[in-house]
Amino acid sequence: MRQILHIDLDYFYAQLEMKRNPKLRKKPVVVCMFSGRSEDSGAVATASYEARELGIHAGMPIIQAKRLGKEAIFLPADREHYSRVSERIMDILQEYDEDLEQVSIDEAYLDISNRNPGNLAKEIKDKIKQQEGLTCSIGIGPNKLIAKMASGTNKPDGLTIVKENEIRGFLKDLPVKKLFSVGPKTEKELNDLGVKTIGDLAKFPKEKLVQMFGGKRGRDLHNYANGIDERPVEPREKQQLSRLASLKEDTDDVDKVKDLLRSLSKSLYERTKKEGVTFKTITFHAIDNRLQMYSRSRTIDESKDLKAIEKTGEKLAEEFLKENPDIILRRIGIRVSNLSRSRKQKSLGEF
DNA sequence: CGACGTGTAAC
DNA sequence: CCTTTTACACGTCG
Repeated sequence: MRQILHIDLDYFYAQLEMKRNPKLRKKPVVVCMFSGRSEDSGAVATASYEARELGIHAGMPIIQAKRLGKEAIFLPADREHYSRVSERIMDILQEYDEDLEQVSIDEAYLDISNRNPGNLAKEIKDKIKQQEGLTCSIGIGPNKLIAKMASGTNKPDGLTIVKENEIRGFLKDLPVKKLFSVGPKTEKELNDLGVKTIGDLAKFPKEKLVQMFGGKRGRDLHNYANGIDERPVEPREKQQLSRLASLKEDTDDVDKVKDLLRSLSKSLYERTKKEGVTFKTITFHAIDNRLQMYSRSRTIDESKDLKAIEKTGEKLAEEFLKENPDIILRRIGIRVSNLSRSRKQKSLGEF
């Protein structure tokens, strides 16, 4: 029987800001991604629990958050700092399972089969507290799905263990939206079928789900609702790297688009160097003033050069704007994919 | 089958 | 009013 541990750093960005400035402790702290197009444009990245009590949540427009809580403290996200701390924490976790699966900057899975889950989880929490002064929430279960959902049930600073025979009861009465992989669209589709809880979904005919959502998705929904998840814990290879930003103002001017695209390309190139990857596919991304998304991509001979990103990106942008003269752009992005580890990457030690 | 474009989801 | 970054499924086309 597998034992999987999921760890989630609590309100990560806001907690780090409180650690950097202890005067912020116990205050409503809102870490923001300012887009730069106007004073308060942008979205909330993370809200402290005190800010959440004011109704402020991640993903919310900053302007709206300010209406809810004038008194809250709004800080710009310092992602470089957060990344550095995250790396140190992932290093700690790797000592417990070298095949750690990092899911995001503040989340990871460990396969802890054949160990004492409770003791191990407490040890990990203590170590992160002691070395970084941070709290986290941990969930443990027979698979990744249950571990992940368990870590979310008791926050912050939680520890939740769900045993095999408890899975059904754990899931049964939760709204479908709470099931991992069910977002707003799927929730709506399921609700329209009268499927409100995960228990309802578990009983729903599998063939109908497959018919509605497609083979893989239909099966996943059925299995997840029944607490079944065979996905292994495995280190993730980066599949793609990208940079996205808002234009200062909406535009269809090729030159304005190209200017921003150049700076995004440069930043993306630096990232490919740091990761030590080569790429074959370059994608230009566009989001128009009605928030409709588009992409144009091209596959080239394997490359690691800035020029390849810049030139291909510009061509794709030009073509896109020429084909769509009526579209007004709001945000653009550049992405590389089809990645390979480049031969001679500087080892971390040389850095 | 690979390349390309879109949609959904998670953080 | 609406950020950033990543993953992956699926349909289509040649």
